[in-house]
Amino acid sequence: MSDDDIFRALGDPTRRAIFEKLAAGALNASALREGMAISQPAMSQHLAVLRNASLVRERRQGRYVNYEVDPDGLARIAGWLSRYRAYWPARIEALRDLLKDMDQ
Amino acid sequence: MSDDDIFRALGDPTRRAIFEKLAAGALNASALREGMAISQPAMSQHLAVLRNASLVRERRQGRYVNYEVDPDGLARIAGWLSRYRAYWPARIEALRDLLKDMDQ
DNA sequence: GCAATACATAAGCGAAGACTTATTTGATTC
DNA sequence: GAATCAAATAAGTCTTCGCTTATGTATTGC
Repeated sequence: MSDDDIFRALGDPTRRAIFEKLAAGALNASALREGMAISQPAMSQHLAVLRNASLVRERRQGRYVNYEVDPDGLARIAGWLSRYRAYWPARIEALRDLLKDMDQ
Repeated sequence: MSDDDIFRALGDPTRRAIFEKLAAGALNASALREGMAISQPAMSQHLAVLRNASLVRERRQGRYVNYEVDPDGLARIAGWLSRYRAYWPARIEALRDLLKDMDQ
């Protein structure tokens, strides 16, 4: 797990889509594939990359492997982003709107 | 400019290094290269990718081109991250405090 | 134990991407 | 306007990466 792993993992649009799907709720690898024109090995490989970046973690349940968002990876992105907060005031309105959205 | 452009741009460690250097203060392309074992065209290409992702913007000054962090890209990352607020409540509080500070 | 199911790993292929050298464009100075 | 310097673009090479097919490893149920 490193910034490198994280950003490289998110650099692929398919992996971001997988992550976003997981963010809506934990799923096993097969369920994740539904509606996602992607082969079983490809999904497995993507999950391995996300796992290695601490963006996702697995919990084996019987013969299924349940995947869920790992907050560690997200926290790390937040940490990276916070280093540039000096530039946020320039976009304060956008941030304010963002927070408003989050409130409801 | 899209999430795709942004994450793809940050997916490369050299580009992140360039961005981080710029975050410490605006620099022209030549100055950026200092201490960075990277050719002039390579730097130019990296800057083009970062620019296209709205992570960086240029301002031509004479025959130099000054580069600086573009808050738009950062705001967009913040936006992406905010969609997963459910997984990092503590960080949201920090952001809220930050905005409160900035208000006065 | 054996068949079936869920997932992971191996090996190889093709496309994308990060570099290189060479050249071009734009701006300054004499 | 010729020489010089900063940066961008072009074209080609080599590496990385995301995919494929094939096979291996767990786990379940008969």
